[in-house]
Amino acid sequence: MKKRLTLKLIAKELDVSVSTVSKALRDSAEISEDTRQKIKAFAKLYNYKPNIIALSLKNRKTKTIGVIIPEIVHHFFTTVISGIEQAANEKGYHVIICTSNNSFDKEVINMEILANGSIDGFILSVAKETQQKKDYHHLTEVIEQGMPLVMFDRVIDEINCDKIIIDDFLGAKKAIQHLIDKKCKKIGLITTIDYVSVGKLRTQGYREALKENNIPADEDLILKVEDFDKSEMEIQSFLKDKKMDAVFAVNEHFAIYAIKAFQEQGLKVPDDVQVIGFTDGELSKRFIPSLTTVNQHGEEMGAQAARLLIKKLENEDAEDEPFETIIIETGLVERNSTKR
Amino acid sequence: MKKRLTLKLIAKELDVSVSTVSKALRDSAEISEDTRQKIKAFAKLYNYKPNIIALSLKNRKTKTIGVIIPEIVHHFFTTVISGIEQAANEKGYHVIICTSNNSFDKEVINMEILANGSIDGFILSVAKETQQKKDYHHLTEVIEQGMPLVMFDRVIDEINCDKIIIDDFLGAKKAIQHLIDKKCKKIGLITTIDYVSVGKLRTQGYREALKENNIPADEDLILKVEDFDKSEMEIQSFLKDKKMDAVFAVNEHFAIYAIKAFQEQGLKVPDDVQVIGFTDGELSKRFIPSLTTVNQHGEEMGAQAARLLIKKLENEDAEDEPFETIIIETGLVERNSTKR
DNA sequence: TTGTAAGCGTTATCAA
DNA sequence: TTGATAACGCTTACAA
Repeated sequence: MKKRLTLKLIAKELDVSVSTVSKALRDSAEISEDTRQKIKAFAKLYNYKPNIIALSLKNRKTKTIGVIIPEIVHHFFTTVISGIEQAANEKGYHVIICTSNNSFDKEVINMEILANGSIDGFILSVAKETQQKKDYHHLTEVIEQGMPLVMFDRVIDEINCDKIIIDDFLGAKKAIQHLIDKKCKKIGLITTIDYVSVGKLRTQGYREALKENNIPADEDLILKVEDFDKSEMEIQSFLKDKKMDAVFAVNEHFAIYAIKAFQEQGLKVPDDVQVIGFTDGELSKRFIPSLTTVNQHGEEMGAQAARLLIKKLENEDAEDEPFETIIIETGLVERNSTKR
Repeated sequence: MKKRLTLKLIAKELDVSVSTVSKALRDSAEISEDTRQKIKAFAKLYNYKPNIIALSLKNRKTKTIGVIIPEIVHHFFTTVISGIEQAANEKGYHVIICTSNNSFDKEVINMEILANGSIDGFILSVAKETQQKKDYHHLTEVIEQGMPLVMFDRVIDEINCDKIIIDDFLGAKKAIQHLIDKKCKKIGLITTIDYVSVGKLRTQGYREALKENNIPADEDLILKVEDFDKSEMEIQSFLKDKKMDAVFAVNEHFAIYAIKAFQEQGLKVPDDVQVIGFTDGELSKRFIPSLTTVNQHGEEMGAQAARLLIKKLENEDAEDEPFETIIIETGLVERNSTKR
């Protein structure tokens, strides 16, 4: 194994001092044109690249961002990462990604390790377990240490930091309004139990839209799925004999189970019933009929998170600036599960 | 911003030398029980954590693995990463993920940056553009530098390094055999043009299976999709009036377009035509009918890649050990697009 | 114009 | 049992 070229090696080879080499390579005016050229030529020839670790140690900054997400095998998070990466790379930052697998312990450990010098700041979406446990000591610790933290999507209200969220409430409202505009009168809702914050907000949006249109909310038309694994059955029996003309589901999967159930009942989507989902994934695009959904703009979310973090990182006075909460607007993507 | 606790700070606080602190914390026998306790208690109280960057510089190893993939918004790669992460974490390694976005330039740049000290070794699946360009200087450079490299899935035959591939040939063969076992006689193939190595191998598997069963290959039943964006149209017109009883598609999307086209012709899947795809993604699972596919075992692939890399990293004599190529076996996942 | 030395946070070696 | 020192690779104030 050839060992990597260092300033020291170059210095020895060219019989000058290390600092001369360093300065020459950084185009310092202190160094004579002559030696500068000589050194640069040599460095180029042997393909010298400064050691990033040494620079990090020296500068006390790593120019890398740590991202912790609940799971990577998930289209939405994956788009967020993609956005983070792009925005970060533009500013010369790198990205380290760790997954918590929705485990509190793994989240804590990952944060601790990354916080020990590997990164300059965090972008984080908390694990389900953390939400349930309500133990946030690892988050406060990192913040107290002075390391900037941006939370996205699954954020914790009690934690004081920058946040990027999507407008679940408005997104749901838009979806319902869309159905109402298409003359739907009996609109069902398939949502999650309330402790999942996004489910809750989307349910509120549903109610609000009905209210604004003077349609009384019918509790019989609302299903709160208890168990994700049994959701297909729950949805199937829920949709029996309800005679709805539309359904809004808070995620892709529920929406697809709904369509399936309708089809089994001999109903046609969108002719007999219209369906809207939430989260615009591969599934929504390719399913037949393709799904009209509320798009969460994951990439933009990621890009905004990265930009916000980098702003804090590079702005010395950022310390006392107040924390921001950026709300990403959702958009309705019309496809074939609703009428044109 | 509170500054992080360092050995130096502890030393000053406790009025001992830095080296004493270092040794005490690492339970060196050199240090008296007394001071050791005192120092450890203090460190614990103030939550001392060694700076990883300093350790990396000192040890000349970072305990982190760099992963470069063509795209992250892609279910298969995402499962591979998941596998890499798990296996790496088990051995105390971290993972940095960069995407090349299928761009040659970005691949080169990412590799250069990571190679400058941030990581101990690479796990890589090359960008499409790199495959086309056949410019591999960045790969050979890294290898010459003595940095271990493991390629997976999209590998380059000409590069001498460890490789993890899936058995595309055998996977395709299995799929076709499965169809033949179900009494299919006219089996179509929807594949890519030949320069995509996996498409080529899967096509070969198709031919081989037919041959072994003494079924002559009919070139009219083979479609090589030229343009991914227009694949839906191409597939639709290809499937007109061919009277096949089965189709094997080299990816999920082609398979779904095929089903769609059949349905539009009034044919039922799987009753009239059976369909098998490749790559087991979300889409295959949820589509109606759910897709029978060849599973690529992405997680296992990732885990094997990580383990192989770490083996090289930790084994001093690994230098002269020959490079390995590990072949991950595919498995057929039976669902509703083929008959039971 | 060039070089020396200190420092970033550690650990290992050797001396006290 | 403890501490001083050098080293990892780099930058920079200061000295020559």
